[in-house]
Amino acid sequence: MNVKQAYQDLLGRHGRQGWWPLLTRAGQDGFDKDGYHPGTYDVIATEQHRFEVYTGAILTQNTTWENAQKALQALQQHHLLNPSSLQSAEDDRIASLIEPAGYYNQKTTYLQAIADAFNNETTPTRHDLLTVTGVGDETADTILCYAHSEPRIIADEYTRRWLDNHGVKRTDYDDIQAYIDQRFPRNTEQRQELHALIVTDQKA
DNA sequence: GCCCAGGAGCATA
DNA sequence: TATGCTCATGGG
Repeated sequence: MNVKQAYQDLLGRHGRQGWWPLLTRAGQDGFDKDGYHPGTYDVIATEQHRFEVYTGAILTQNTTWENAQKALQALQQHHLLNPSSLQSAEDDRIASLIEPAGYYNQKTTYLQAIADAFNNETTPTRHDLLTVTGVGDETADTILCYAHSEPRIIADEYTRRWLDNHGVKRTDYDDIQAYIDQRFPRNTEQRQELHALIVTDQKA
């Protein structure tokens, strides 16, 4: 499979997606009302924005972004969208705020774990992230790619389906990731776009 | 009523 | 190592 060509095809049909969406930047220069930045390439540089990616990555697990966004907005409105406030907040309070995203008790535990582990001064290794409760392969790669601008391939279910549609049969996460990694430029901007385009395309 | 959505942890064998 | 079960709301 010609992965680069398939990527160009997706880009031509859907246009730039501008992930990761940041609600704390929605409406600002280059960001639309939902926080996407399709016209510009954004490198996360502040603690607030980086932690919002971490939080969003947990909240969107097995849920639509629309519902995860409701939970994010609730946390933001109650000034809990930062590590220290989240750590000191009561479980029940967090759970009730993120309720629209589903699995709210589990995700409360996950958010507290990620808040404990979060350190804006250093980029964690993939192994470090995987030791945090609630962070699996996909969430770890999502965080490294979007919050820390590392050129990582995210090999989720949509990606597996995308390869399958192109005749490439892979089921194991690491196999899917390796297949694309060997055939696509090691470029963060393009790898962020690739994942966004695959998700957009599979939903269309 | 059913199934899926921008998954992961844990128990069991 | 590999399945199976659990977590839970919201929309089609």
